[in-house]
Amino acid sequence: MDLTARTAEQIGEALRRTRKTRGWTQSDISARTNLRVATISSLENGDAGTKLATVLAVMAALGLEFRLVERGGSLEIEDIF
Amino acid sequence: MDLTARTAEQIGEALRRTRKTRGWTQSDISARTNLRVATISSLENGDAGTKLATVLAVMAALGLEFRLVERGGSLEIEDIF
DNA sequence: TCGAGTGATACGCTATAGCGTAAAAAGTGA
DNA sequence: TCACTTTTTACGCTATAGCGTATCACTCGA
Repeated sequence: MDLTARTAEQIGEALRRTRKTRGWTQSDISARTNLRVATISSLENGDAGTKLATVLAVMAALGLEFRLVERGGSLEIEDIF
Repeated sequence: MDLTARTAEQIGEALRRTRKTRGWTQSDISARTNLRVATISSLENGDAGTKLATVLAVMAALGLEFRLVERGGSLEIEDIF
């Protein structure tokens, strides 16, 4: 399960997959974030117009955080030690 | 240089640090993204209202991508092999 | 000393996010 | 098939992002 994302579509897909993994519904996320189900839906469907605050709220609800890495950066040996 | 972020402030800081590392100005990013310097400034200063599209454009200009990871997930041994 | 580069901030404008509310559409299990 | 859950979409509304343009503070080298 690779959760690398460069686009809103990829972020949305990653969030949806993580949510499913947790066995949660959009309604569950809605309850934890005070965002509407419609907003969660929009985000998961890759709306790039979504506010950063919204993305971060859903991330927090899912227990996720961002890591900013070099593009195409498949685990370099220098990154380990 | 840890680029982990849970908040808009942390994302802004990570983007600014990366930009400085590249030796670029906000104007350089502006030219590469067609976003105004004011918008870049706002993002780097942690405005959570920033649109996802804006964040992604700056990320792309910096050659960065997101990785969505478990919170507090400090490099686990299973992640390496 | 001072002009150039950098970054922060402001004003008026248009486009749109997210809201409440609602309903339709799609998925799921008996 | 049918009822229930989940997700998507719509409408009217308010708040605000990002735009063009411009100004202002700060830093720094000539």
